[in-house]
Amino acid sequence: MSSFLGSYRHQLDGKGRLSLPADFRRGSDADVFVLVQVQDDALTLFPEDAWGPVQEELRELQQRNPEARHYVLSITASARRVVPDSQGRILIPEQLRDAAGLDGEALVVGALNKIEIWDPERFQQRTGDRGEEVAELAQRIFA
Amino acid sequence: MSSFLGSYRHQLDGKGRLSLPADFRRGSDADVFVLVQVQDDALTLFPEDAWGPVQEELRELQQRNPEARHYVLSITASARRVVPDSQGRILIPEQLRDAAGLDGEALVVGALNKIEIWDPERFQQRTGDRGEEVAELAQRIFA
DNA sequence: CCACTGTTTCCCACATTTCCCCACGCGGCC
DNA sequence: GGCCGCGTGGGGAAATGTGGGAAACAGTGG
Repeated sequence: MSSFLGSYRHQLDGKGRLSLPADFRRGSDADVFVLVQVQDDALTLFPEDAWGPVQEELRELQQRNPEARHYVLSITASARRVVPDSQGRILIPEQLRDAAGLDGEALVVGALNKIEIWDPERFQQRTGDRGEEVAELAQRIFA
Repeated sequence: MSSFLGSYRHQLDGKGRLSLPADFRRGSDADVFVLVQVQDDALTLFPEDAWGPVQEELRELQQRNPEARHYVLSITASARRVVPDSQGRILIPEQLRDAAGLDGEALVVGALNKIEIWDPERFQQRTGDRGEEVAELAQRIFA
């Protein structure tokens, strides 16, 4: 299984391309990713092998709970299959760029089995205020 | 198996033709689709291989539950086998165009094993209000 | 049975976008 | 110091979405 760690501040060039860190490129077996917006404050990038199970769960959710149809649609509508070019860059569609508030620079963050793409300033804000109970709970993991 | 992702805003020209995104054209092995209205707010486009199982289930439903006969009939009546032209466009019959409230523009949305065709504004409305329980359920998928 | 009309299908054409490839500069490592 | 890897930039070629014209077709009415 792939494990992505670290954060990298990369440029988002005029054409909307973003270089993936070389580490992340090597970290995934295949060269195919799925870029999708599952949170409203950042984009998420799944390597293909991690996306497969997610897709299956989406389908099950949809079958079990018809209410979920529109929700699943909103996810798949935002999703995009992306393949890095020979320089290891992916193209981020304008639609997603706007949705995540990206312009000029982006923070590429390793998140274990997936990668998150943030606007650097927004990342600062959102990770600044940790809920206290959560922090306490989390501390036990490292004990 | 084919997996359709992404949303594309395409023109619906004077003749009622709609270009399928090139990604979707490649995504399906065969060049044959079934266009049908199974939801009241959008049209659905199945690649031929995904339609097969659906057809079987319709038959079973009909056998088990005679009440369903009229329902199944209304589905098959609206359905249409379509083959994209050499430019990758399909013709959407007027009847279906009206039923889905399409005029001028259409949003072609990937929905995993099938494709949905929406009026852009309607899509905005319907996907905007996520049920809270559903959203919560769904968030676990991405953890 | 034939002529007519409206619809569908095939083909050609164009503008824009996207993709692919080459090139540069910086930095670390041998 | 030279080499290699990496992030960044850009130019040219191919692909894509869109429009329209003419041929083929089907259905209708005379």
